[in-house]
Amino acid sequence: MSKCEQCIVRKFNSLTHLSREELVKISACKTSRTIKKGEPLFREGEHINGIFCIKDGICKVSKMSENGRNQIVNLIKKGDILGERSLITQEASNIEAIALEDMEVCFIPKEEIIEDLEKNPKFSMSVLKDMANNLKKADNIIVDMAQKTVKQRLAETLINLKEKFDTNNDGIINVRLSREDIANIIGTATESAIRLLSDLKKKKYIEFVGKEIKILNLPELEKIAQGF
Amino acid sequence: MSKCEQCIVRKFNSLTHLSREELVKISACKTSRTIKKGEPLFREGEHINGIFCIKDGICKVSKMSENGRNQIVNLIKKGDILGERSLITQEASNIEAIALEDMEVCFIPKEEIIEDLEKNPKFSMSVLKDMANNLKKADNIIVDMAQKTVKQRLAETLINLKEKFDTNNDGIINVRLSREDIANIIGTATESAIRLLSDLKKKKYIEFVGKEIKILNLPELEKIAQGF
DNA sequence: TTTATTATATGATATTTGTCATCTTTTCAA
DNA sequence: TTGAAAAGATGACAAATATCATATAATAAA
Repeated sequence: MSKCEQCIVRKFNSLTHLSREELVKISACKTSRTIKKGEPLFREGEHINGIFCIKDGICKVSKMSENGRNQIVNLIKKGDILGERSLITQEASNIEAIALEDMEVCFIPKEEIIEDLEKNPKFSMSVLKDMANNLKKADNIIVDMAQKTVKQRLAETLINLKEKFDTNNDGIINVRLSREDIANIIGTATESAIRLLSDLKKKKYIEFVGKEIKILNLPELEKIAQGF
Repeated sequence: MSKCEQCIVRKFNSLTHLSREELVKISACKTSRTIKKGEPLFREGEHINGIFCIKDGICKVSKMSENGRNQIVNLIKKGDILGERSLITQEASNIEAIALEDMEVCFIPKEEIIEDLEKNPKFSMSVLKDMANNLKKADNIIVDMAQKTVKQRLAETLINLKEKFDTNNDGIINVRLSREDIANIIGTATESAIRLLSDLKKKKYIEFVGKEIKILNLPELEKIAQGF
């Protein structure tokens, strides 16, 4: 079992503010798991009694709407922490997390983290900061969902994916999403997402390379996202 | 100037976890303000170097979309805290807050609160809990915005308003919103909101009493919100 | 490999929602 | 109190989006 105090991944999240002793303690009680593509880290309704530290891979965090459609509310990648909210609320999770590629994750039990939150102000302030940022992002998404057209949201999503997951040497965005996933991010019917992606391809703003997407004309996408 | 340690309003928010000494200190550096209906507590782009504790009144928290339309992302009432996010991020506010009725608010400078956050784990855990709940709510709103129809969102908004602001003796919801405000909550054109409200009135699910709204048939509204 | 299943694609059409125009009602300030 | 301005209401129409049907391509399982 790998040791948290030697793990480079924690450098990318709030755990970096823990002391060596705190990390050693966490190391002793954490568990590691591999999750295959398509499998869940957790499902809606489950009690997640701890947080996941993502060592490798990508997952989608989603929620069923009352209409019976799935909405992706977040994408989580290497270095991210997942499940901070479970630390604080007792309730069952209202979201599910499904691996989009094979993943390696560590699971740290709630009690351990809560103790650190209470004793280490640097750590708790960092978690607060994280949440504040996530709240800000959430507000922006609400505004986009409420006010922008599907076309705008698609363009914006492509730009965001590029920023979040970066591109490989060929300029291809480092994430594989099905058309359905993309539709579930922007909140539209799969057919609509497919149609609009085809339009962007026809206009040569984007290109499909296998399942992946390459942005050919970022300025035009930005214009679309802004409503021109 | 009123004293925080004697103020009943703090009982409703995280400030209730501060010690008597901490409250006395805050009392000494806080400022009180009254804000007239229609006036801003702060505007988009301003640096809010502290938090507002709402002693009385209601305000809307909103954001302009790139399309030039206003989206209300939250309604804040007596007992609520506004601006926690400014504590943690340095950036200018991306939202604005406008009073919907005359307000009385206290403003507590950032430095003071940050000190307490770092020194008082009960307080910081309470703020964390608050933010976690707000994040959960935000996710739910994202899903609703993305997946529900305008009609569903309107019905849900009416139900939420009733729960949040309660009703007076006549069953009238204790908040006065213009049609435009309602449209800006659900994320639609004012005309659409007006039309759908008229429909609900025709069906006798709601009633207008002056500017205020009375829910006559909650079960039917709930059905609509759920997509029936 | 062959077949079954799933994902992608596209047309036709229905529904929802936005926009523009116009009218009425309410509000508020002179 | 009156008149201008804002808010509310409604019709006509346009645009955006969902739904249903069907076809093809890609993928996984037997």
